[in-house]
Amino acid sequence: MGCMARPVRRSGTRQPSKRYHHGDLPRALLHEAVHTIQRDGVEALTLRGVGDRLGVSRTALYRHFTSKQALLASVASEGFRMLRQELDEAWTAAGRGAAGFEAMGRAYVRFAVRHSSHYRVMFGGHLDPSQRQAIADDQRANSRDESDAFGMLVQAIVEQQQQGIVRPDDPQTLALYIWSVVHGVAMLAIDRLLESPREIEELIGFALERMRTGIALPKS
Amino acid sequence: MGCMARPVRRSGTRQPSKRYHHGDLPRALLHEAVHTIQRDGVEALTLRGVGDRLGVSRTALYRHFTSKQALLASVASEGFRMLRQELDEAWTAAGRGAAGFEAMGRAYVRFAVRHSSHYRVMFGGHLDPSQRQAIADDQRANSRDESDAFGMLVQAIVEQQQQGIVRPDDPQTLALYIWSVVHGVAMLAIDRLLESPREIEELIGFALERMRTGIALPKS
DNA sequence: ACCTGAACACCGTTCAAGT
DNA sequence: ACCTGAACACCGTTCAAGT
Repeated sequence: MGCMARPVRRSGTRQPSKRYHHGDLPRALLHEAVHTIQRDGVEALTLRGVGDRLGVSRTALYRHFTSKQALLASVASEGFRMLRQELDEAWTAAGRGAAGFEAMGRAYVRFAVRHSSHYRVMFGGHLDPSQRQAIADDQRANSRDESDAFGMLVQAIVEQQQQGIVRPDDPQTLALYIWSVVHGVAMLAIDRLLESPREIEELIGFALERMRTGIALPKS
Repeated sequence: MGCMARPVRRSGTRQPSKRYHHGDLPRALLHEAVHTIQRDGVEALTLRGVGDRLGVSRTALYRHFTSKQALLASVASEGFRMLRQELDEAWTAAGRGAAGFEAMGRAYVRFAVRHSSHYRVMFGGHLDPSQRQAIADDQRANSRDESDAFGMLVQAIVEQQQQGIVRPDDPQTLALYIWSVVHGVAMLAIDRLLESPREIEELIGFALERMRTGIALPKS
């Protein structure tokens, strides 16, 4: 363990350190938790385990998280933030509209598959209602236009209604329906009911096509 | 504890007893497990707890189930059996066809809401793959036409394709899509993201309508 | 055949104590 | 300010022993 030159810190710019032992333990704990869940499942996550693997006492975690639940809530919160960002990027990169909407759908399922540990914690019912509410509030407060991932979906629908390519039903209800479809596909995918990536891509493609037909403005 | 007249048992007709202590402990354990999950969630299920509540030692369970996992697998298995039966009844009672299909969709979500503890165990990722496979095999073996709930759905689709009211896509893929929709709605409903029963009924109604439009045979 | 009680190796969490 | 070690009240599971 040689001693390394430490970068000067200006007040308030607290940059992340790569070393956890004396560095950014909260971030390291979060990363290790995600890694463990990804490898062995949520049930296998153990505070003693993450402590050991980080070379730290099994109670060190309590300096940064109030409980195991709080650690899981942080995983979920990080997941929602990443999901929103990836949906946003997909929507914008595809030039919004119908193409952007399809890109969002694909991005959603891809996120669930690639970050299945985050996704499981986000929607697996491991969080109690109060924590879930806290995360949702936090999410809206920290996004520039005060909307979370679901809010983004609603906005995308409204925009397409104005373009005359989506039927003029209640946007909230439409959003719930669409979320049901992609969430269902995502669950099928990450539960390994679907084997290959190709199989998943095929189903999401099919689902988005049928979904689009179902919500399209009927030709007058 | 007075002594009660016990009904005579003919061989092979082993009828369920209301008393667990000397009666049908496996069934009592299963019932108590479901009840506990329904009230406090899967994480709160504890072998010691069910033992206590049944007035039985905490290791008595091991005479009838190999492990806690096996107990959960039994809950799931019972759930799949009930689901298949309720879908079957809905489909038949509504006279099959398009009406029967809609009835199946509603029955599916209603099952998830009413038996949310079963549903959570069935699809919450609490079972490991080997047990899940065993349940699926058992399910097909014990149904008269060798099809589980998913198989029923496929059959219903094929029948509607023959009637010319559903587009001639691959029935398996169509079934996966439809399952995604109802599963997504069910998850939204039981996670209390939807408050009132009316709200749930409205969403499932809307979802089935949009889904039907999406999979209908296009007018030539 | 069915159930018990003690024992074992694990948990999350608290708290006084160390630096 | 941050971390540790012992302690506490819980787990699932095993196994010899009871009836």
